[in-house]
Amino acid sequence: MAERHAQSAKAGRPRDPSKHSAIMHSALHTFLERGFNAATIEQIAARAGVSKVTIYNRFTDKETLFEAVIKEQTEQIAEATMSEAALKGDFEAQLNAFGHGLLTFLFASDHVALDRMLPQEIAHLPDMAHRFFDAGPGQSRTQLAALLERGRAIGWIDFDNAIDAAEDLMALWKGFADVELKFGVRHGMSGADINRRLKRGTAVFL
Amino acid sequence: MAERHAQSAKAGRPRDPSKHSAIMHSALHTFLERGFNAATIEQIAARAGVSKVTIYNRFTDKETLFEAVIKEQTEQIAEATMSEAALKGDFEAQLNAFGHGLLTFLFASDHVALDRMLPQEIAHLPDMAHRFFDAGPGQSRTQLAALLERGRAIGWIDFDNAIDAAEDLMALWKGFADVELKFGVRHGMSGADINRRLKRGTAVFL
DNA sequence: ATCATACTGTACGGTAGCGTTCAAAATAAA
DNA sequence: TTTATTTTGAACGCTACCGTACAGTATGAT
Repeated sequence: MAERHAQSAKAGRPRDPSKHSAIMHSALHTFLERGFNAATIEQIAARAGVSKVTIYNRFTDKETLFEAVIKEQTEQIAEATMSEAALKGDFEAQLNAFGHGLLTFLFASDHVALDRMLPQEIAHLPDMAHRFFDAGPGQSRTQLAALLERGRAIGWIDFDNAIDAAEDLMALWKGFADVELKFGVRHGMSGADINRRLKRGTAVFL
Repeated sequence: MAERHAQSAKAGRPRDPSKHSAIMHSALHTFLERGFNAATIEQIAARAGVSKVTIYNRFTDKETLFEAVIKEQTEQIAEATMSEAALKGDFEAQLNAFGHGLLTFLFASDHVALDRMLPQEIAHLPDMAHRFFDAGPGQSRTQLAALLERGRAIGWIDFDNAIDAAEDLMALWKGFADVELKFGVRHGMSGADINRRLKRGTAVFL
């Protein structure tokens, strides 16, 4: 048997790794803009600066590509909410930090588009829907509930059920803004807008 | 000039009015289930018990049909929220009645499906999006704000801004349930569930 | 009875888009 | 340099579906 490198380097021209990310990025935004059906493989290929055949080389299917894109987003959401763990200062500061991170993420135009497109397109894929919910809204809820629980331990607040409390607070933070963004009645939230919503939400909650 | 009835009765076989509603109903549910692109005219025709040609006789286009369906829904939403005006009893009872009507409507499976499909499909039709928002969420907000204003006049509650207060209360009432329904993590809300959400929301709000 | 229109079923043309094939060029390892 | 593999562009078959045409039948007004 011939000696081989650890990462079995096959002979022949190697794949260009940059094309993978180009395809994923292009596919994500094309799907976000047009939805699954209206988005065409040729559009995605053109936007990625790649040949259509290259896409079919790496993904068996349009649907497989779509699922890969969603899976990637699911993982990135999980990471994004994780990063809120960097919490310092007193409890109110922690709460505000968490809320600020959450709203900034939720109100970003990419996420708004995702939230507009995804539910419709994966209605027939219950597994993906569950996984996405768990990684996204579900995880946020769990994390916020844990944070609030710590607040209760200190005596800052009181409530019956941490999960319910987390839902209430998230709902207050979001308010109507998510609906307005989803329907395009509003086109973005400034930093000031976010801070206003945060303050109001927290105040009403306490 | 020949005498004529008030409603100019044209000669020839008259249109069967029942077919119009059959088409609209079938189209609504097919669009809700499949989305605009995946829904086919033949499916809609079959479901309505009607020939494909009959549909093209009355609607120039697939898109025209879609817009007619959405327009009808927009009008029905406006009416539905109006009917909450039948308010009796003390203020808390009125608030609960309003909230109950609202949540029952929002959590109905048809409305959940509409809220899943519509934002994606009309993202490129800003006019329709605005009209739908105004007739739906916007109108609910306005009505609830008016109701809360009356509550303030009585001295039941106090707040700076009635619109903001209405948003807060609606957000608390909905909580996470709308998200769960939209992603199919939950499949319906019982009357008891609705009452629980209502009580909690109102309590936290006060 | 006649006429005008509605409705149906089938068939059709046209188009868009998926996924494949093929030959040629590019790229790196052996 | 040879060899294995990727990438590309163009062409292709295939299917699905839109919207139309047509011929025949149903239905009601005159």
